[in-house]
Amino acid sequence: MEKYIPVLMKTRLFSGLGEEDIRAMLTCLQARLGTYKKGEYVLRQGERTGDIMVLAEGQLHIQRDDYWGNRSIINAVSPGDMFGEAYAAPESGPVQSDVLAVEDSAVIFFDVKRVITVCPSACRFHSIAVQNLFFAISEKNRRLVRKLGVMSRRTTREKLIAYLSEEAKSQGSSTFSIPFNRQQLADFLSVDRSAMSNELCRMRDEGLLEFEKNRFRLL
Amino acid sequence: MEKYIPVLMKTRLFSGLGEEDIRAMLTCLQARLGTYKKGEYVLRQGERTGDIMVLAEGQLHIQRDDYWGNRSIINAVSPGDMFGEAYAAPESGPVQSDVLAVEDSAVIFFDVKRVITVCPSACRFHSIAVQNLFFAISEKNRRLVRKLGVMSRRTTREKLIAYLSEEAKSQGSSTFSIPFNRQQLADFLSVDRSAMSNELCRMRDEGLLEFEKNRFRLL
DNA sequence: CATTTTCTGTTGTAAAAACAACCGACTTGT
DNA sequence: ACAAGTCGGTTGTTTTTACAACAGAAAATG
Repeated sequence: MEKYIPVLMKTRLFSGLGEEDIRAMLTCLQARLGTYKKGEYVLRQGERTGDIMVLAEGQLHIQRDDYWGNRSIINAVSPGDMFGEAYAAPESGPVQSDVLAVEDSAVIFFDVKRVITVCPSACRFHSIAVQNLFFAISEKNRRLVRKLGVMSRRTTREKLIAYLSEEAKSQGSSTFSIPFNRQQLADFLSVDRSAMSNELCRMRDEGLLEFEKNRFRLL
Repeated sequence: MEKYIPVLMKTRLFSGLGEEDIRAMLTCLQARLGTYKKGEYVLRQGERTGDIMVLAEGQLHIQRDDYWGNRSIINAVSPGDMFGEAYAAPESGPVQSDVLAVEDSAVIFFDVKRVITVCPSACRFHSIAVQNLFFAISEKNRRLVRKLGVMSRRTTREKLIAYLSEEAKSQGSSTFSIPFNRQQLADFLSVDRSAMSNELCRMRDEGLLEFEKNRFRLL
C-alpha cells in the first residue's frame, strides 16, 4: 500500500493531508488493497458494498449491460479517482452497475462506517477526511450532471462536440487523450459505433478536429 | 417558516429529528425563506450560491437551455426535496442550470458553511444533520445515475418505458402521476414532443399502458 | 361567456441513427 | 512468424427521429 501514497496525496479525499497523515489514516480506516487483472470485475451488479474505493493504479470502467447485451459506460475511473461513494448510505441497496478493470489495476478499499464515524482514538485527520468526502461527492454530482448535459444532446455530432469540449476543458488543452477506444466511446455516449466513426471522420474532413487513436485535437 | 416544519420532518436532511430539534436547527443554521410565483427563477445559470435549499411548497424544475433554445429538464423538485447541494463545495464555480418555479413555491435556504462546520454552541443535532446531508447527496447521486440509465436508451419508446417503470417503482404503484406535461416530459427525456406523443399513443394502442393527462397506468 | 392561449395528438417529409456486413491495419498470443 | 482476434473506417439499407404545420380539446383570461 505504501507505494500508492503519492497517488493518494493527489486524491480529493485526502487533499490537505501530508504523507504521514495519510499513512496514519490508512491504518485508522483499516484500508485494504485489491488487485485486478485486465478484464476482471471489481464489483458486479447486484453485489452489496459498504466501501468507498480509490483507484491506485490502472483504469476502470463503470458500466451497465442490459438484457440485450447493449453496454452503457457510465464513467471511466483513473488513478486517484474515488468511486462507490454513492452506496455509502446504509439504505442504499445493491450496486446497480459493474466495475470492470480495463487495465491491470489496484484498488484501495475504505469501510464507509469508519470514515463517517469519528474514530475511538479521535484521530485528528478524520474530520478533514469527512469534509473532503463530502466535497468529493458533490464534485461527482456535478460531473454526473455534466454527463447528463452531454447525453441530452440530440445528435451524435452534438454529443461528440459536447464530450470532447468538456474533455479539452478539464484537461486544460485542446490536445488531449480520452480513456476510450471507439467502441467504448460509443458505449459511453450511447450511440452506434459505426455512425459515430462516420461522424468523427466527417468532422475531421470539415476541419473541426484531428485525431489519431484516442488522441484528439480540437481546432 | 413555522408552517413548513411538517414538510421538513419528512426531508432526508432532517430525518431522525423531532419537531423541536428542527426548530432549533432553523435558528442555528439561520435558515431563510424565499417565495416565488409560477414562472419565476429561484436560481439562474451563472449565479453563485453557497446555500443548500429545500423546497417547502410548490414545484420546481432544474433545467438548462442551450444557445438554440433547446430546453433540457434535468430534474423535477417536489416538496421536501433538497437541491443545490452539488454546489456546496467552495471550489465549485457558478451554478450551471436554471431553477424555475413551475408552480407558486416556497424555498428554505441554509448556508452550507454553517451546516458542515460545527456550530459554536455545539448544537447537538448538528452531527446528525451532517450525516443526513451526506446520505442525501449520495442518494441524489444514485438518482442521477438512474437518470443516466434512462437517457442512455436508444429509442424514444425505450426511454419512456425506462422512465415510467422507474416512476412506478419509486411511487410503489402501477398507477401514478408524473410532474410533467408532454412538452416537459419530452424535454426531460431529450426527445421530440410530437414523436414522443406518437409513441405514447402507439404504446397505448398496443395495450402496454393507459394514461390521461399526467396520470399513467402500466399494464 | 367569449376569446385567447395552452396542450395534446396527428400527419407528412426530411434528416439522422441504427443495423449489418465487410475490409484492411494493427495487436496479441503461441 | 503465423494465426486469431481486435480495432477503426466504409458502405448500403432500414428504422427511427426531428421538424414543421395543423386541428380539436381543454384551460386560462378578462
